[in-house]
Amino acid sequence: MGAKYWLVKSEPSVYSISDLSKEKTKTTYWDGVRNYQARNFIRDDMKIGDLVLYYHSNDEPLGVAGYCEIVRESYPDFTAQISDNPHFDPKSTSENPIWYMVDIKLIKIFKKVVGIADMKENPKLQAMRLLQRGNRLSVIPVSEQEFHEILMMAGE
DNA sequence: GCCAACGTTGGC
DNA sequence: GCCAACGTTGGC
Repeated sequence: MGAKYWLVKSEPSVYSISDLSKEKTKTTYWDGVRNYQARNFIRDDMKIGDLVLYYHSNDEPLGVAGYCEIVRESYPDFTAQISDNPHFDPKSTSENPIWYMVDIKLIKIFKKVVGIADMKENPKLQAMRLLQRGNRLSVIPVSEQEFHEILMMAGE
């Protein structure tokens, strides 16, 4: 059985949760993942209805800004085959696309971002992979308890 | 801006 | 198959 809860990272300067909220259907394709471990989660384990924490990295305030739902399961990330796309990968072909994406739909923007410093101080979140030293994965499985704890911290 | 951690690449 | 060099991530 795969995970049902996830966390994805995005740099707000590239694509923020408020950008997502401005989409007509509040839905976007989650493109640009170019790491095999993260790709495997996307391709093999993310299922429709799974819930996804939306984490803002590399910009203040650092933390979980809201959450989404997976509304389409994995399909080839076509941006890998567009030569002037920042995520272009010449090894990706129609026959062997290598990289995959899912569609996510915004459910909720938190009134206040759940900050990484507060998360680190929460004993219930000590095992979160996001908080481990050297962590760089942009797609991370989250336990049900961790997911609900973060919603609590957000006042949801 | 700094730098530690990590993944990937490429020479051998 | 090893490993040094390099590029990227991302918190501080």
